[in-house]
Formats: sequence, structure tokens, C-alpha cells
Amino acid sequence: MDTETDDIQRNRQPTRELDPIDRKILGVLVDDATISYAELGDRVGLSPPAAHERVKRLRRSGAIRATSAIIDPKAVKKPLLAFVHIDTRGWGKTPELMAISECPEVEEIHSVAGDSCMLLKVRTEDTRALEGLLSRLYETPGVVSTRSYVVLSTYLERPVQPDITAEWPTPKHMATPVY
Amino acid sequence: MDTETDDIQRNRQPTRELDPIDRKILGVLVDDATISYAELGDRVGLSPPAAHERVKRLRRSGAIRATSAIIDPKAVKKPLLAFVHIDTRGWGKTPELMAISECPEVEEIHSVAGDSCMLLKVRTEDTRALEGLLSRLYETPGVVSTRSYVVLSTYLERPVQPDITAEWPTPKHMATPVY
DNA sequence: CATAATGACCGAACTAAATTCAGCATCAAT
DNA sequence: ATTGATGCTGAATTTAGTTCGGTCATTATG
Repeated sequence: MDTETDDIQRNRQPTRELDPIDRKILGVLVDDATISYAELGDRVGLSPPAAHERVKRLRRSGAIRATSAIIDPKAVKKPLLAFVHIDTRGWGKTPELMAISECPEVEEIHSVAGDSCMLLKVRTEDTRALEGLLSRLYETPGVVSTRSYVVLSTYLERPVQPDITAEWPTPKHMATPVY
Repeated sequence: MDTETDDIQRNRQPTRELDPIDRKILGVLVDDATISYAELGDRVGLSPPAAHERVKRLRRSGAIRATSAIIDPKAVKKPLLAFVHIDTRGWGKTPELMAISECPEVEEIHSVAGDSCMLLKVRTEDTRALEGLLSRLYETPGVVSTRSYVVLSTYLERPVQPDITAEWPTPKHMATPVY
């Protein structure tokens, strides 16, 4: 019987802290996940197997959720991007509303604090398709009103970055918070 | 001299229409770009080299912009997601404002129609870091005011999907548009 | 109508990368 | 000091990526 003895740590989620090399690896793979482990190892200062082991661990832990192709919206006939704010009667997150996740046009659904209940990011072929989506929203029980912000130009759009700004410049006039 | 004779079609951008197999390939690779070409070929009904050739073409044409690792925001200490609407004096897209793209917290910058000029998607460690980012925004010349929508829960968040909703159900009470 | 040219595909052969493994170094806990 | 666990390296092996010659279907051309 050759049962693995390290099953416990293989499936553990307890996201053990990422060290600087892990961050580097994430940074590289966010930019381009098609490179070889040899190349990756070179860039972060590890041998190919070591780099590979790190990446496997990052996948297992869930730090790397997926590796996916980033598609050009124009190439798939979706040049129109819009953010739709939805005001609902009662709590917004109903199964009826969630059903729109089936639409491949809908990329994000969030519930937000502020004067809106739900916030959608949608990408459509044209204004007609956006109208179609909005009409479907209005047919959904509980939807009171929507406000759409149609994107004119996108200046930056990128995946989650592994880096964090170390320190924010505190303006002089700003009081020091207790917490 | 062994100059390639098909340089013209090799570097052409003229995004020739995607056929159904291309769409299938995109769909598969958006879900998981780590599979082998053998596997990809199986799923779309092609041999490994044929699938590979398709993917290379999709990359060359720009339909596949990149292949990247999707990181879990929590794993990199960025549990707080917010959309920041910025009202500016004059035209919003100034070099000063664009400078915030350097912040790894900022994932998207759009100019939008509607009552806001610019729209940001930002992901920070906590409300403190968000405040730091906002304070930096207010230091930026031309920024008049901001409204932040802090995300409470994210129900859907995915990359650009290759599919398109074929037909939107037109409500009966809706007049038929001329265009 | 025949025929050349093109584009896309397949299978086989080859090259390169992924993956496994044994051995070693480091560190923490006993 | 000794044990155990972890993470690394370099070499060996397996698997996948890539190239290539040939075929077929489609379209343009004589």
C-alpha cells in the first residue's frame, strides 16, 4: 500500500503566508503564464523543479485561482462596456437577479454599500444589446431602477496584481486616526 | 535565402472573423489555459497540431491578448474592493490622474458617460489603504469630488467571455426601434 | 470544365519542456 | 547533538510542444 503520507498538507487551505519569491512568481505569471518553468525559475532565482513546486503550491492553496486566456473584447464583438447600478426593493441578491449570470455579457455582479444595491459590469455588442439586458433586468422582480455608466474609453484594465503600495503619503492636514 | 513567403498573412491584424471552432477554443482557454494541446484538440475536435495552429493564430491576431494567472485577492492581502467615481474639472484624462496606474491597487481606469468623468476599480488591503488612495486622488489637480462604492460581496467575477446572447427577449410593450 | 493555388488538417518524427527522483542543506523542535 | 520536516538542486525520464511532409477540400484561374 503506497498511500501518500502527506495528504494533510497537500489539501490544506490555511494559506500560509506568501514569501517574497511567491510574490515574484505571481507577478511574473500574472504578466505571462505561458513561460516555461525554466524561464520562471531564472526570473525568480530558482531551479525549474523548485519553481514548479512553488507554482503547484500556489495553485493548491488557492492563491492562483486559475490560469486563463485574456480575450480582446473587440475580437469577440463586445466593444461596449458598461457599469450598471441597480436599486432594488428589499435585499438585492435574489435568485431571480442572480440568474443573469448566465448571460455571457455579464462579467461581474457585486453588492455594494452606497446608494445602489447591486453593481454589474457588462460587455455587449452594441447599445441595442445593452438595452436588451436592461429590459431583462427590469423584468426581474425587485428591480426598482438602474443607472448605467457607459464606458467611453478604457485606460487601464488588468488582473489582480500581487503587489501592494507600502505606504500612502499622509497629507499634513489630515489628523492621525486612532485605529 | 530562405525568406518566408507568407509574411503578409503572418502579421496581419485584420482580425478575420472567428469561426465556431475558434469560439470554442476561446471558451476552453478562458476556463483553463493550462491544458495540453492534445486535450484542447479533443474538446474542439481537432488534432493537437491543428489546435496549436489555431491558438497561435488567435494570439497573433490579438484575439488572445495574454494568458495569465488569476490571483485570489485575499491571498495577496487585498480583501477590499471598491469602485471610485471621480468628478473632474475639465477633461478627466490628465497625465496627473493617469499616474495612479502605477498603484498596483488600481485595476481599472475608464472614462464614462453619465454624471461621472472617470471610474476606477481598486482593490486594497483595508479601508485605511482606500483612504490613502482617495487622499492621493484629491491631491491630483482637476479632481473635484469622488464617490466610492465599496463592495460588500462579489457574486460573479470572470474574464471576458467569448459567447454572446443570441437574442434578447423583447418586451411586448416595447416599440420596435427604427435602427 | 479542367486545373492550379490556397488554406486547413492529419500523422509521424523530432525537440523541448514538464515531471520524478535521489540526495543534500537548513532549520526547528526534541 | 539528533530527529524530522522542508525546500532546494541536478540528472533522468516521461510527456507535451513543435516541425514537417503529404492529403483533402475549396476557390480562383486559364
